[in-house]
Amino acid sequence: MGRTAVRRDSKAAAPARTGRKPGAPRPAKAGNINAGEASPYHHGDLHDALLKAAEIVLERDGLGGLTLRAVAREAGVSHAAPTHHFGDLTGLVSELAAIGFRQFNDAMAAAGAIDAPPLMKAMARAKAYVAYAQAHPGIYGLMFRTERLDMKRPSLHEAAGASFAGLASSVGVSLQQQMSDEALTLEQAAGIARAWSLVHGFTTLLLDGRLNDILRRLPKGNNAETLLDAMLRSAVVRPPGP
Amino acid sequence: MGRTAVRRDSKAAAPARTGRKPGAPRPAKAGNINAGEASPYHHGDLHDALLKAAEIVLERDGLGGLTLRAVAREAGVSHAAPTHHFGDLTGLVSELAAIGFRQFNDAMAAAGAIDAPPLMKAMARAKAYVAYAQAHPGIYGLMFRTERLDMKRPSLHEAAGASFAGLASSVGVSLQQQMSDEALTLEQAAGIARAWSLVHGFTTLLLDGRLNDILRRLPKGNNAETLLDAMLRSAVVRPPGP
DNA sequence: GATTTATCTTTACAGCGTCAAGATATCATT
DNA sequence: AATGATATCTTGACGCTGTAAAGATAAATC
Repeated sequence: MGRTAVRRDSKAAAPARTGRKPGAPRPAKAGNINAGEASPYHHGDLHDALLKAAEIVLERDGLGGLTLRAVAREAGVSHAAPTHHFGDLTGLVSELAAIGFRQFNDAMAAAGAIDAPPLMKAMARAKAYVAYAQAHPGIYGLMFRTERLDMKRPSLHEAAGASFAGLASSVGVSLQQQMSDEALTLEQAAGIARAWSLVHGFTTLLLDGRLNDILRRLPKGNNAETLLDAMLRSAVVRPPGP
Repeated sequence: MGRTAVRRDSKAAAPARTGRKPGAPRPAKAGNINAGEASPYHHGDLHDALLKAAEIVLERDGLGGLTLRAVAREAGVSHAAPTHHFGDLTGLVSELAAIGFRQFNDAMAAAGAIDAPPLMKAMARAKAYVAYAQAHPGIYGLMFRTERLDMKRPSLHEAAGASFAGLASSVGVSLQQQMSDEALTLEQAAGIARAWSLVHGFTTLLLDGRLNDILRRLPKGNNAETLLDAMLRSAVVRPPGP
């Protein structure tokens, strides 16, 4: 893993949130002569600061660069500081994914709030889905990188569950059916799986660059968005005709 | 990365594929008549041996366990031996992914060789797609873990390209159209994207355990396969009716 | 004000990828 | 066949990583 080192571990890095010089003794607690400098201990809100730093590192250096130490550097604290707040790397990554799911849920809710016929609403949701992933590729990748997540973490479990519930209910609306919280008919399940697979598959293929060949061969004036539009149109399930 | 160590680095580990004792001399290349014991150098076919070892490690320990050193241990060679054959970890991983694509292409070709109406053929291909991923989850995951691959490697580029070409042509058959090697109409592109997104999305969601909730709530007697069947049936595009 | 607790730093260790240098087998040339 | 060149593999080293343990300091509690 040492091949893409962005920064050294020790001093001379990460100006830190406080602007303090890394090597120098930290100004003491409130009351110390020096002006606005605060103490080295008790950051005050290190939990959130680490998550924000993690998001920065993720979008800047990608998944491979998202390490506990890099996050600590970004936040200007010692490399072991995150441990106390998140336990381990999986913990931090899972909390970040949970944030992603909440952001995602908000975006989807906003997209579904428009006043339009069900079919238009469904397309608006699908576009919002892809748009979120394109706007936050790092986080979206994390949200589905199961091997690095701990789905048992309450915050992540809840946020991911809410996301799924939103999807299911929107498919239910589209099918003009009320879905139970427990049992599903095979057709209902197929509808959910179909909608999710289609949009999630398109998103991951797009983010992974796997659609580049197709996009390049498209008629002039088209792009990923118009391709998505065309795909969704062709994917519309027409009710079995007479 | 040190938290899930499966084995130590040095001796006294990894019986290795040959069963040779780590310190002892190594069975020689083909032709050596002796009970198998020969010199430590010049394995004879280390390139392939490393790839086979990598596949074993991947399926046994997952993506996180797939390291150069672990592969070297599994193959019974020194930790730096793989470097000469693959350059770096990305190189080895890319070659493994290329093997996966070739296996995958064979499986898809076999599924498409049946004599059946186009619609049945398309469903058979889709099922073969998911079946391959379920049979080789580690490799399938690798094939789409773009950040760990070097798509410019000839072997990988070619194998992945062939895979895409096969998909495109099978969609072309399904649309009863001949596709050019270069230009695509928007409808053709949408057809390819739709088929690929649907089956790839389903596969990744399934492998990631994201469909567990749905599967659990299915009527008795159903499973991932029957869900896939139902999804594909509902996804069939009927030509625009009168 | 003293003690306990929470928060953060320092130190240490093993595994990782990878580079460099050394050792050995095979190949090529004569 | 002998010798030099080259390919293959080992050993050792470096800095990176996660994380455990112990020390230091601020805040909270009594």
